Amino acid sequence: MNVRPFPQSFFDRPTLDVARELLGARLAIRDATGRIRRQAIVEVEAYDGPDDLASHASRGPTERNAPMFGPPGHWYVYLCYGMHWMLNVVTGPVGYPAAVLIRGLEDISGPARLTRQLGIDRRFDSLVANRHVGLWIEAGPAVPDAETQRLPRIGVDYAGDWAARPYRLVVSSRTVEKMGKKTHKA
DNA sequence: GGGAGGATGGAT
DNA sequence: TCCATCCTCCCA
Repeated sequence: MNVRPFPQSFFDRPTLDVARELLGARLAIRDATGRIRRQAIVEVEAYDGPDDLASHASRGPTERNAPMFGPPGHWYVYLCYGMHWMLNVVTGPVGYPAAVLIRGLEDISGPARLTRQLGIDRRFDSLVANRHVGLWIEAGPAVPDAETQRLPRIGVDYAGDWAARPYRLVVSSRTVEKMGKKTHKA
């Protein structure tokens, strides 16, 4: 296969730009037997900078959110509600806290379900997204704007004006269905 | 050392 | 609508 993982430079750009291009890209994970599983990303959320009140980074750096302040193209994985692992990829330059939360794959809806199904947890936190660590992102067929929607983020009602910003990007359900068909036929 | 709240999901 | 379940952060 001629598809290579996105390089770190791909993630060293404005968070919303990266988020948009992650729609249709492939999340790839290699299990213990060496088998690689690839699935299209269909839902993401952008968390952008120190002023974003919905972001963990809005109250400054802590031990937990340190990866958000680090280099782009690294994973930020944290536990939510004491039981759910959330998978984010860091964007933008060192010192600028931003990341994209991966919320859904073509046949797994929900950020907690996808990490559970793929066995993603704290082990990946702060690691770079590449083949060496066994979890990375590859390019996929581009998704046209007409097949996407921009919506408010989930569960951030406390974030004031930031709660309403359309930082949640999704592939329309019709297009996701088509992706599923392709996968099952293949 | 304690307590409040949280980037959820599944059952009721 | 409720609740499982626990980490993180802030305050004392």
